[in-house]
Amino acid sequence: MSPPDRQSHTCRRLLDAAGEVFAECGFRRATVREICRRAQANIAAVNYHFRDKEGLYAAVLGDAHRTAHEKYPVTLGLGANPTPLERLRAFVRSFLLRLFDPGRPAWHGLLMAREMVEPTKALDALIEESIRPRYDLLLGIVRDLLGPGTADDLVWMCANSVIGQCMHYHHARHVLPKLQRQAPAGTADVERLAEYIVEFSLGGIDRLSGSRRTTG
Amino acid sequence: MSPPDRQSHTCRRLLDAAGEVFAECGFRRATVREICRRAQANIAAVNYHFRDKEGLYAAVLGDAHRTAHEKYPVTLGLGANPTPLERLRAFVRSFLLRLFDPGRPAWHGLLMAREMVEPTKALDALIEESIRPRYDLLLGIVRDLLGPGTADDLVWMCANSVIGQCMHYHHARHVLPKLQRQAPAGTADVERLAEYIVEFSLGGIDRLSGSRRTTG
Amino acid sequence: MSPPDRQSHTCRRLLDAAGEVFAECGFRRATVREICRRAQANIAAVNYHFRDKEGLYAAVLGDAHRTAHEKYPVTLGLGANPTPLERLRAFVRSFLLRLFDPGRPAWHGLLMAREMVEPTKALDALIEESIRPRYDLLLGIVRDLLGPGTADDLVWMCANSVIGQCMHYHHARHVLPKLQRQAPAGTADVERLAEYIVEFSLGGIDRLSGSRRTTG
Amino acid sequence: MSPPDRQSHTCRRLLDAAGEVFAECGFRRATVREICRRAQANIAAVNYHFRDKEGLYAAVLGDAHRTAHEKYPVTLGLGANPTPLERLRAFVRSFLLRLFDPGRPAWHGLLMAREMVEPTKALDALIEESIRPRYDLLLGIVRDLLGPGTADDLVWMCANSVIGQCMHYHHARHVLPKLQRQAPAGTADVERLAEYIVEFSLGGIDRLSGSRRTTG
DNA sequence: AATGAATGAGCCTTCATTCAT
DNA sequence: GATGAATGAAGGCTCATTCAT
Repeated sequence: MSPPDRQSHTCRRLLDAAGEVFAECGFRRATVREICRRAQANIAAVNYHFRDKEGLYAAVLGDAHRTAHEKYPVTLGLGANPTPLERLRAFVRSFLLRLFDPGRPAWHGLLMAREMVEPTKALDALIEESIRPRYDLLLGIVRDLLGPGTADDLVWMCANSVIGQCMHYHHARHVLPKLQRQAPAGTADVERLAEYIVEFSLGGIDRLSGSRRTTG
Repeated sequence: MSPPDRQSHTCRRLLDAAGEVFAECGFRRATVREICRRAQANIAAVNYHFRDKEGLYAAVLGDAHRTAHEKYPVTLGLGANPTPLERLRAFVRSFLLRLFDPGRPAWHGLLMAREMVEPTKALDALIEESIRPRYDLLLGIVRDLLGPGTADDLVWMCANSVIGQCMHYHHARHVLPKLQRQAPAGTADVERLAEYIVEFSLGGIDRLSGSRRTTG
Repeated sequence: MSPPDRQSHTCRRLLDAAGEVFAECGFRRATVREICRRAQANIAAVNYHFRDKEGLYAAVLGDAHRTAHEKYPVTLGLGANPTPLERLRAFVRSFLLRLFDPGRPAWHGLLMAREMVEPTKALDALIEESIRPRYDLLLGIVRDLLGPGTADDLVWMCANSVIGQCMHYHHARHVLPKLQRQAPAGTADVERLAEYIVEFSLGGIDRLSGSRRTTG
Repeated sequence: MSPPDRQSHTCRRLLDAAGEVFAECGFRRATVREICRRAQANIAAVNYHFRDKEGLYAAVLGDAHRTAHEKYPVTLGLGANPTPLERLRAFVRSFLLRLFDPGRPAWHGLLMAREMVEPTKALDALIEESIRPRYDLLLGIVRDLLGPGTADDLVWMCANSVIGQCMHYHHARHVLPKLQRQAPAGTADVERLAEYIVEFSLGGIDRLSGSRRTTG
């Protein structure tokens, strides 16, 4: 009876199942049938609750956005007045955790990654709501690391390098284990991966900036 | 309305058209009908010449591999006894050029990128034939830059960082222009992009290696 | 956005909206959803109040019948002891007015016309309640015009000719404007149309009857 | 083997079955499944041969047009230099025969009638190809009967009256038998119906024209 | 060597209806 | 008296594939 903690309704189960399937298969390959099967819902439930397959997708995106914000806030364990280095470390850690979280409602990172590679109609909204804020946050961090007066282009490219390193471990997740027969390091130990990417990036940023401020 | 080169064998036209379509849409979204339409071939031609859609895809991959080797040899314009730095620069340049080559039969880079993100049954063969050699090449370069005795894990991670930076400009190609309203830098000026990624990577490698040999 | 007359009973709003939609689209093409949308009623309201779509349709037909009788009584403005000619004129006028009345609850003519072309289960009831009385009325008029002792067949056929002429302007309403590029006469000026059909019919009846009574 | 008299191909059977179903149910209510069932064809055959349900409908319309022209030429049994009266008689006869022909490929009349009442996207093409020529033919006949110098409006309305009388026996085909319990005349005896409609129309035209030329 | 015809599985969507509240 | 949620049947369409020539 109570609205907040109601037992799982079809609408909710649909959202969860759809997130799972969309993250696995992408928008096109995902089928409404499979989503409804997993949600134990009727085939017409999608149409009733979300009008469309597209409508369901948009709803999943929005829901995942909210969930991700609760679970991985932008200030991930940062104290007051954090240094740029601390902020970079927090950014990379939360970025990777979002991508490799094996927990149930963690589609957001996966969906965003898919949307970047193969956009749908929902991309524009997703950019403004989720992607741009994160990007702007990173741009600020990088700018602080590079020092005042750095050209926008350079800031931009350094941010891309940070993001690119992180996403590579996601995009190439199927290939890396096959290339690297010895030890499946990387995707397993996210914390170690984060530390390494931060170090590599600091080196890159350091070299591209005029001074050596970030080294210490 | 007259066929462009109808006299060339159907098999050849099919290969070209398929490469185009597969690179544009990926394996799943690409349709046999569209490929045959562009190749001005019969709808059954694919099954006749290549058994099925998968067979055509494998053939395209092999064909693209050979073409790419002719167009972008591993020793991309390097003289004798090139330094590790020169080899890194050559690697990054050729990697980016392969991804952004607007020329006609330049599917190879695009197909490899797609295969990494969304593998098909052809992945294993592609890895052994095309991906691993390139990766090993890069691993060698990075190892030389890091210095002798560097742990394999570290070499591996640095290589991933280099690759990840390059691929990001491809994977995020639909998003970057929308995020970066000011100047569409990056994909346009490949040479500048390459130089920058090399510098950033040298900084990262430098910081992660014990010595400072690569700095000078 | 405020409901027009939400306080009026759902049942009543449903009847009005359904008449509108049924007249526009016919029974099959009309959807319960659209009717409920226009009536600002719940999707299940139709089944609740009228058992099913068919029940609603029957109710609309009955309601329209009563409304039509109030608005267009059989003795349409006729004085006492009208001549057959006057009665024919009144019949044709009221028939056309019913078909082309742009007023809100004027579905009756349109619904009858639809039912003639594409009958539903409600046809039999509609015939006995609405159609046959009008037809009998017309048969009586035509019989008086043809003169006593005229064969039933002939009376019957003349009545059909009168009705057919009238309905043609309704049935062909989508085609006539496209055929007749010059002037969209006809549907606009109902009065003129009625006069003309009466004259044409008098000529036809006159020719088929033995005498010339109706000419003067 | 021989192209002209080939045994019934799927394409042909589809056309026949579709004509039957479209004439029975109209475009919307007709289902591709039912058409394919009657044609003993696969459900995808419609898509292959005609692209669309719409494409099939257009093809049926075109096919029916050709068939009707062969079976019921405009000059239906007319000698040289026929009088206007003879031409009117021929027009009405062929019009009714087209509507009531129980033969197999006689959908044309029925489809045109449906299209007039409930148009589809194919209407415009149908008007120019089939409807307008017939209408113009009738206009010419009526003009000759009315005499030179008759106003276009009058000619037009008289033509509508002729057409309307004919079509009424088709449109009201489900109602007439129920209204007229005694004898199901009309649809059965087309020849008698035609004669009667011609007579009635001559009377109407005669009355509306100034002179009495057509009477004799 | 190559083709037009035909197939069947599967997709998304729409619809009238019913159920529990 | 009235509702939101959920249902199952059915519809049109697309796809890779196969068959007979």
